[in-house]
Formats: sequence, structure tokens, C-alpha cells
Amino acid sequence: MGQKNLGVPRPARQRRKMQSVTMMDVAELAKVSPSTVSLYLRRPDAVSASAGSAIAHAIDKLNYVPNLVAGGLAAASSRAVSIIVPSVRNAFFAETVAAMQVALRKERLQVILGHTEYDEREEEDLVRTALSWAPAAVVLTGLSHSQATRRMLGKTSVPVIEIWELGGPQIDTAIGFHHEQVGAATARHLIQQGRRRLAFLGARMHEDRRARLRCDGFMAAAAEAGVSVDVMQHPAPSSAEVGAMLLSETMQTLPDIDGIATSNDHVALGVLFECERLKIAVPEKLALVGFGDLSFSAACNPPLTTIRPSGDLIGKEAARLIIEHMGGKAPAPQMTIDTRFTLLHRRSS
Amino acid sequence: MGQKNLGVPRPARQRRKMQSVTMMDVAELAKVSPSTVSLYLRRPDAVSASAGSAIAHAIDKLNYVPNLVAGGLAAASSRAVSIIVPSVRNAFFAETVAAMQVALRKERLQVILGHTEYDEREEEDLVRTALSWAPAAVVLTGLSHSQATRRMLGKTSVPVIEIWELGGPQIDTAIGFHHEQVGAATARHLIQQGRRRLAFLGARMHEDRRARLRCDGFMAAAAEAGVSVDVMQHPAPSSAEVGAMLLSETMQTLPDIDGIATSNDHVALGVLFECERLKIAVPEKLALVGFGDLSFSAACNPPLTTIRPSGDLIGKEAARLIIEHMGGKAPAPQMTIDTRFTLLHRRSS
DNA sequence: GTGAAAGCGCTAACAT
DNA sequence: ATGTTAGCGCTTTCAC
Repeated sequence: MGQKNLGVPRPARQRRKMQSVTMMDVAELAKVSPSTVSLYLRRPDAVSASAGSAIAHAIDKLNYVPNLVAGGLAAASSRAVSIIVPSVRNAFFAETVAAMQVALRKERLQVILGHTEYDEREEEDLVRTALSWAPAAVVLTGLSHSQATRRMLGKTSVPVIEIWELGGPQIDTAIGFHHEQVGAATARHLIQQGRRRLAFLGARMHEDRRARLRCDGFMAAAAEAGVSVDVMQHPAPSSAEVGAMLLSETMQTLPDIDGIATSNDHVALGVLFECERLKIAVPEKLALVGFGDLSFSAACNPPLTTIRPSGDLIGKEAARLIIEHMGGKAPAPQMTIDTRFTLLHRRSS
Repeated sequence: MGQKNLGVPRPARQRRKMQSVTMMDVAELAKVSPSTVSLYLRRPDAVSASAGSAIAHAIDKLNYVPNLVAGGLAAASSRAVSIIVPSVRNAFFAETVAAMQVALRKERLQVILGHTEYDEREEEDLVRTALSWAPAAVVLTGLSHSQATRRMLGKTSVPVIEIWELGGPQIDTAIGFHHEQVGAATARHLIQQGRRRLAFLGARMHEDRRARLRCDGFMAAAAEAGVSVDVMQHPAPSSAEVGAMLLSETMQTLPDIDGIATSNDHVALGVLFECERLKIAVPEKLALVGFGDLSFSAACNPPLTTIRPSGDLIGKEAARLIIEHMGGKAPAPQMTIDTRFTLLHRRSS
């Protein structure tokens, strides 16, 4: 290429070369125009069979990989979906993110992942960057966001989906369930089992708003039944260790507690371990209900009564909505999808 | 070719409007050229203080959000890093992905996430799409990939990092540890504790190559010490349930086993639960070693001896390398970083 | 059904 | 230090 400039005013500039084979190369080889290749790539049956197979051939031969960045720029919307969760270390969100990625993948949509670490400032920043990508959709966790976040998201035409929480003002679409209802169901279950002195043991409740909502629902339902609740908290993230500590503390200060709910199954597992060490019979002396139905919950001693939140359904539904929206379906504003939850009554209660 | 449309230039076409406020708007308001704005955005101290503050002002006033897609196209490399793992549902990879995202975020790099679900075909597809984004780097899990994957990755100039496995031929840079060494360390530990009839209990070993490597290392080290090993497997993904089943099966067919290693702590937890039900004393009658040091491992009864793999270090190191590479540092080809592992001797052995 | 042309918003080489 | 200029590779009218 460099040789051909003869009388030209200025030599071609030195540009970093980007992509070895472009759509133009494919078009040339297939003897069609670039726009036909582009069309073929997006709607294969909109081009004639002969052109189609020539293009397919050329793509294969040249080993062509389309540049989605260029495509995104030209189309004003990239095939990316931004998903922002507190942390994928948390099994609940990992489940949703995984389910979503797998579902979006079929439509060739990419997942851009962000972690807020339970920090609204961080979330705001993440949203700002997310919008820089002109994504097909933005997915956030929960309904609580900074003013600036709401403002940014309100102004864009990018679809916004809030997941894992229902029951507050939502930006656009929300998919999840009511955490107060989870708490209430837990309380009613324990009361139904004849328990009258209840406690709620929670980890990191100052940051985990949804755990707090479950706790609120728990207390409200108990109060309604005339049963009092003690709340024990620990600021560290959920773990069996925290659960063990909280139980040990509870038994010291409130030795006649007979029913316990925890902010999640990690904590409940720790409670179970500590009960074993303290020779507290579960469920005879103490009934226990967790939240999450994690991988160990059905296998422990005794098997743990818990709430299954269907995190994968949340992810699948979110993906479905995004895909439908891209297909040019109705914008579906302010939709709300309740994915529900299930109380699994096992032997710990 | 053919007739050019004569005379008057056609009126401006109707184009979907994309971005409300662009870099040009900022430049106009700040009374500088777009390239100065661009420069300011990338290297703020390369522009004069007066221009800088005028630009900052304009950005703020207009609420300008840069379009990274356009930037990526122009710069021939997007600020995205593609991370491909078996699944983020797996706590090990979740840890690494989270650590990486947080580290990359500081350099305004985005994480694009893909799940192979332990399928090389899927991985291949994911890599292909990843390259469509002209990412700053591609991160894959393990050293085992399809031919096509290796070919694609070999040809690009995109840095490739393989994580969570060391000890085989690598595409470019690898960060992780030797799983055979983990298995060997585990075997030696059990033997040192006086155990002579060992078993390795593994879940989903047909898909989880790294678990298999640990098993291999375990058997090799045991053989070297003249100790035989029985391997029990279950095809389902790791869970406490599978662990319980495997132990129960083991005790039926091999009642005099006195030392057990598991493919990971999920399985070990199940073993512990089943031992409790079967009244098998751990570690007196049976010593147990897991892998992973998961959130419950230190809290169970008895606390679980296990291997801590430092998944977050893997993520941090990968992020560091990517960032250094972007800074134009040496390409650092074929680098290998051993993040090691630690055996945590707790009461289960 | 297919092609020509006009950018999408930005970066970077070059000139000043 | 700042501006000029020429694309990056693709999508999308619009005309044929």
C-alpha cells in the first residue's frame, strides 16, 4: 500500500493499524458492497441466497471478526448491558449475574460488570461510566440510589432495570420481591411453630438495606402477633463465624429465646455450628430459619428451614425484558415483576 | 459509476440523534478545540490551567459524559477487559473477578464478563466475541483451550492472561498456582498426621480439570510415600450434598479409610455433616482436608483444615499487569506468576 | 435485494 | 500548549 502515492500532496499518515480484516475486505472478496455484508450479518435472510453464501464463504476464509465497537458507534447503541451489583462475591448476585449473562449471550449481548461494594458513591460513578458505553440497558441492584444516579438515569433513553428489591419508587422497571414479605413470612412461620421469644440475627445490616427490610418485616409481623423480637447485629459481612458469634452473644443475654431468624444462610449456618458446640437442640429448644437456600442449606444438621429467593429467575427475567426491548417491542415503562420467594420448611424449625 | 446526483447537495439527512452533548459542545462552550478537550480528558495536566478550568466548567455545566465507544474506535483499543471464567457462581472465580473489577476500575477499565460453564466450545465463542470489542486484554481461566481459541488468541496483539492454573503450555502470561502441588501438599500433610488409608472425594471432576490435577498430585505424592489412594467421584457440581453422599458411599465400600481429601470445601463440609450423622469422629477416626478456605471453613465443627488459594491475589496481579501494559511498559511476554497457596492446619486433621 | 454516501464521536499525527 | 485534519469500521438512509 505504501508504494502507490506518487503525485499526491502529502504522504499517507502513519496510523496504527487496527484490525487486519475488515468488513470491506469481506465485501471485496464476496464481490458485494460493505452494506450488504453488514445487512447479512444482522439479518441473514434479507440478502439473496447467492450473496449470502458468498459472504459466508468470505467471512470464513478471511476469518473475519466484526468490530463491535465500530458497530456500536454507528448504531448509537452498543450490544452491551451494564450490570451493577454490590458484589459478585455474594452468592445471591453471582447467581443473577450468571443467569443473566447466559441468557443475554444468546442474543450476542455482552455483560459489563460493576461492583458497588454497597457504596452509593461508587454506584454513581459506575453508572456514569456505564452510560459512556451507550449500553442496551443498565441493571442496578435495589431501589436506593443517589440523587445524581437517579438524575443521570432519568435523562437517558437507556432502559433501566432495578433488581432484587420491590416496594419503593422505581426509576423504570423493577424485578425482584418484597423483602418485608420475606421477614413477615419467616416470623409467621416461627410463630406458627409455637415460638414466642424471637430474635433476628443480622450481619452487615447497616449496609445491606435488603437485610434490613427483611428484619423490619420480621418485626412488624411479630408485633402484629403480639410477639416481641430482639435484634442482634454484627457489622462484618455475612459468614458462619459472625453467625456463631451472634448466637453465643444471644444465648448469654437472652437465654430463653426459642426462635431465630437470620439475615441469611451463612449466618444461620454459624448459628447451627454454635448450637452444636453449646449443645442446644435444634429445633427442639431453638427453631432456626435462614434466608437464601445456599448450597449447604439442605445438607446440614439439621437441614435448614430457609427462604429461596430465585435469584436466577430475576436474572432471566431481566434478560428477557432487555431482549424484548431491543426487538423494538413496547417500551414497557415502569413495569414491575414480582419473582416471589418460597419458604422451605426443613427440620431446623 | 453512473449518474451522480446533480446540482444542489442534498439536504442533511434525517439521522437518529445519538448523544445530546458531545465533546464538540464542550469545546465550543470552553472556547477551545475538541482535541484540547480530548487531551484534557486523558491527561489533564497537559493543558494549560486556564483551558483546563474552562473545560472542567463546561463539562460540568453541560453534564457531559464522554462516549467511550467512539473513543475506543478512534484509539483502536477500548477500555474494556474481557474476563472469561467457568462461572461466577463458583466462589473462587467470583473472588477473582471481583478483585479484578475493583482494581481495574481505578484505571477506568471496564470488565466484560463471560461464562464458559466448563465448555470449551462456549469459551471459543466467548473469545471470538471478546475480540470484537478490541479489548485492552483478554483473561481466560486455565490453560486448556480449543485449537481455534489458541489460534485466534495467538494472532491478535491483545494481551492474553490465563488465570488459576500453572504448569502447562501457556498462550502468553499465566497467573495462578500448581494444582498438583496442592494435591501433593494435602497428601503429605495427611501422611504426616499418620494416616495411611487415604481417599480423594471429588465432585464434577470430569469437567473440572483443576480438581483433577489436584487429585493427580494427591495420588502421586501418596504413591511416592507408599500409600494407596481410593478416588470416589460424583458428576454433579460441588455441594455439601454431594460430599455427604460420597462419604456415605466411601464408608460402605472402604470402612477403614482414615484420611480424606476433597476437591473443595463444599464437598468437605458435606463430609463433615455426614460424619456427624454417622458418628464418625473427626479427626480421631478420620482426618479431613478440603480446598478453598471458604467462608464457613474456619467456623465448622471441627474447623476444617484446608488450602487457601488466594483468588483475590490472582485478580489483583492480573489487573496490575494489564494496567502496566497499557501504560506502555514492556510487553512482558510469556510471563508466569505463581501466587502460591497456603495449607491451613485446623482441627479436622 | 443491493450499493453509494454520509456520518457516529472521538483520538492522534502533525503543524503551529 | 493548542488547533487542524483525517480517519477508526461500521450502520443506515436513500436511490436504484
